Amino acid sequence: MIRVRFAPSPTGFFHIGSARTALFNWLYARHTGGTFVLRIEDTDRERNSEAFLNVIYDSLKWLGLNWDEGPGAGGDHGPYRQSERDPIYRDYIQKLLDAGRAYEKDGAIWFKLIGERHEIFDAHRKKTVVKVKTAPTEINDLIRGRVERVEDEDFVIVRSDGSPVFHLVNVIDDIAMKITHVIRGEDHLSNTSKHVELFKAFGAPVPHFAHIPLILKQNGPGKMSKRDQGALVEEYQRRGYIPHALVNFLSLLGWNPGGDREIMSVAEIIRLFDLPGVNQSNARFDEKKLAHMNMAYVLALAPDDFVTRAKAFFAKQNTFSQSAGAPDEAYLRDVLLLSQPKIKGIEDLPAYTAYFFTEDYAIDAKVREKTMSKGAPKTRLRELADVLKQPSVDFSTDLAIEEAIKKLAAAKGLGFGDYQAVARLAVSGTNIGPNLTGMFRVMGRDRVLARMERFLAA
RNA sequence: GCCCCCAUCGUCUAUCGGUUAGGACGAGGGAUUCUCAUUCCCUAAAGCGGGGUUCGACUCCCCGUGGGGGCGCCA
Repeated sequence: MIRVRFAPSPTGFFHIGSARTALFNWLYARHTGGTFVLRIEDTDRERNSEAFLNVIYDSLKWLGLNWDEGPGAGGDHGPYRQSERDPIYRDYIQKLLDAGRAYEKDGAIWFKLIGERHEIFDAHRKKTVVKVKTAPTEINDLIRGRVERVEDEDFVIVRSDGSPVFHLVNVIDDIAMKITHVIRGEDHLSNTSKHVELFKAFGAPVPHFAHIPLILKQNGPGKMSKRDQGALVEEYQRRGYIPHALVNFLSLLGWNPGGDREIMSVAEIIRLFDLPGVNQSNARFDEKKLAHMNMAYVLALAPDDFVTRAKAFFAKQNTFSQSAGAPDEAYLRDVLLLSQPKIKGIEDLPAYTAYFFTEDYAIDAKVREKTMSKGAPKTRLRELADVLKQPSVDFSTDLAIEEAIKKLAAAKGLGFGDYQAVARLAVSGTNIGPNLTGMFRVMGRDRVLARMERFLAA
């Protein structure tokens, strides 16, 4: 039975790199029918915060990465917060002490390597250190292959203030929680030799390791960090991204299903995901590609789903708080569905639809200049308003409106386009928007005519 | 400084010794369309360098170079 874990520490915002590590663990668990454990590594009392912890829970849930064991989910290997596992650590530390594999020095407890010892001056760190002659530690990594590294210095496992360090608790918990596969970022690869030595010292089986490549910042050198542009998961949540788009994008950063497929359902990703498909080289984060995927998902959303998400976004943004108040539900729905095929993301919606909800919309000066400079736009608008005024023009379907305009254009020896631009400018103040006829239908005859008359009078 | 990992278009990647080196994002051009988008078509764009191994290397090996990571009483 495969057991994997995601072990974040709540010392900062939840970023893309952590999310991808969580995702790969989750995918592997789901692919193999294994168990996904969430463990909170909150041993750093100074930097931990409950607020950051909630961000982690929130982001994981938003991404749909549900955990089978962990805080809020229960499980037989708890507690799942390291701050609550101290008695367990004490037991394990005592085992090491009893076995002669740990000793006290300067008030701290050190892990003892086996081998011949001698002192040497380390010029780089500018201090004298004790080196231990040891055999190389062998790591069989599912992604890197066989990696050898020499661990040649004893290291601290319990600080002088009594708190155990990361390397120790990480290994103890993996043993106690019966973790079979450790899937984590490559930044841990060099530390893995410490962990392997600890597993051996405890007489525990060494889990399989899979060190996944890192995500590099999109501009400049180095790996992505919390401070980088677009690095935070909550930012995409706030901007109304479709979580599935982020999952899809992240899954393809450092993994490929073979072949050319890119847009995949979660079920399909789970079915195809496996460790041998994970790349060995670091990947650069590309916001543009993510945005493109998000657009594809927005376009594909079922109408009800789209409306629900859009409304939630509007509510969070307080879009209607300053204006005349919340619009009519049915009207809002019509506006949203009219806009869905045209936008690149939910976040574009408020600006894209603003003129639907206020009579106080601005007329874009540049567009006005361009539109009013050719032909006889005011005459055209006058003609159009006079036609739309007639009750015989059915305003309930796009087609009827379109036919009325086309009929007018034909009678004048003109085309639809000769009326479109000026009508759009008058009614929306811009040259960007949904289909004109759909716009008219949704706004309704009275509002459309009123706007046209106001524009003609100005 | 020492140790570890990595190396195909600008970016994400396919290729598991023999291909016109393919796809996607982005870029440029075009078509469709009532604007703007979408969609569709086209174009430009890559095997880091040097040695080997082999009939034949992007692919295997070595050395450089470059990039990344680690070397805390942080995680």
